[in-house]
Amino acid sequence: MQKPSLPKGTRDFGPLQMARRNFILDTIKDTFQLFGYNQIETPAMENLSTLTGKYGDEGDQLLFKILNSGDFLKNVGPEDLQNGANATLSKVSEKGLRYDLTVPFARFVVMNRNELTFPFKRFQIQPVWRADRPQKGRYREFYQCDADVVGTDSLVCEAEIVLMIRRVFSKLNIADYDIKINNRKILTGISEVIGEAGKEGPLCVAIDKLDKIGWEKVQEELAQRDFQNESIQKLSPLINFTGGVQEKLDFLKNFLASSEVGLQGVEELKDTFGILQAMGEDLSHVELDMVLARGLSYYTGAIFEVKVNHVSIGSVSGGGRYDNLTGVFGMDGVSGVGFSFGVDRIYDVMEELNIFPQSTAQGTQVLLTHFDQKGYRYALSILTRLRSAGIVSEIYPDQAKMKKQLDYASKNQIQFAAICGDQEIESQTIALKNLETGVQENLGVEDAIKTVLEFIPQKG
RNA sequence: GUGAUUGUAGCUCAGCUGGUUAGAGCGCUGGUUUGUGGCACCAGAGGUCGCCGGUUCGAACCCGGUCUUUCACCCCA
Repeated sequence: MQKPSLPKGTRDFGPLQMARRNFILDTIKDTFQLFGYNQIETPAMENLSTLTGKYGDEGDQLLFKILNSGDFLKNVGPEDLQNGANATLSKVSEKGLRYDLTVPFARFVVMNRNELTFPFKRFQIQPVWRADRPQKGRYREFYQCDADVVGTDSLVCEAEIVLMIRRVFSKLNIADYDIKINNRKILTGISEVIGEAGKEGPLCVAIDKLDKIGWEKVQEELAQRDFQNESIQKLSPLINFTGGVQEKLDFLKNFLASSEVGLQGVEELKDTFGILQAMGEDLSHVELDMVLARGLSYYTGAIFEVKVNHVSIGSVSGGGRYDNLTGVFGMDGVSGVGFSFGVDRIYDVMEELNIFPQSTAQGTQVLLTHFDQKGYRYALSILTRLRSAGIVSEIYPDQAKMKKQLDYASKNQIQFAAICGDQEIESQTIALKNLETGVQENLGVEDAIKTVLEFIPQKG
């Protein structure tokens, strides 16, 4: 006999966890639907050629590859093995597990371009897999909840992303969080005005760490990446600037005055905020983070990231606009914007904050219990009537002592026990016992149903 | 991929510088109570000390490897 175990970085979800996860998942799904997104699903596995090269070298490393079926070594010769893992890989594996939902979505759009009506709004809630080392808030299998719009560059989409995030967090009762927003064009502009045009990539990587390692270290890293000291110093007014959204916009207008792209980014942000105002919305929780970069290189416009404050979990949601997502699959000119909720991280955040609602579990309301075979038969006849009345009910399936049956009810947080014995059969009643209060009364089945149904709304 | 860290009963953890039959709390099973849960009391079951190897008269404890856990880096939700 072997001890069973799970692959590294994967987890089981028990009933309580699932109730809580569904609470989060349902909230997100409900929100996506309210904003007009349609659900799709794609396969867990994709052709490796669809996945590789989309996430950079690092990303390729983190892809789970699936060994070919049958004799996966049949195409491999000794010379392949000598050429190393990479040379051999393509001969033993042609499929992989999806790494995110965005690339499969791009593939989906390209393959279905003739069927889809653009702009196309889709959401997708499915697990993804990454072969990196698990740590806090990081798993090898986790869910993403993506919503994307493709085929429009309207900034309404950006504004609505803010609204969806706020709706979800409000429903989940998460109050202290920031929606950090920036624009890739602003970052490009910054690289231009400090005299390091074209080096926005390294700039982003370094500047993104500002929160974590501080301005001093960022300067060191920039210097290492061949940024002129003079250029680095030009960043400091930006780093040191403090103010609200409006002040920051004004500052950027000034700071980026010589960069056409940069100013365009500022305009886009301004317009996005303008749309929110036109919808009668405010900018609560919105923070313009002028140095927010995010890793993914395909973002070209707005960038989002959501951080819950005072918890040890990293960002719980992120996204942005990409001008040419489908280009790699041969379909140019499709602009899109999307974002994703990380359910597993939101779960961790809510657990850390201890803000899950008490009764997320909507379990059995009535357990039918019985003393003997006769009572059991009687209970069976009542079970159907309870269920017809819409009451979640079950019968204790075995002959067992009443103690054990009631214990089962208590442990499963079942509100009522309906006890069936000789006396009850005699009087055609059941002994309905409220297990929370201990109050018990003999009622006809119809009266018992009424009592239970009256009780349910109170529970909420 | 780099550097640390963890593993003892179902769960949370004790277990001294290596030395008899490895302990506790909670949980579980049964009983006190053969028509009534929670509370109390009593009794009981349950461990190849992650796995493999080494050192030793002797290893839960020391050493090596491996897997796992957690954490940081890289990167990311």
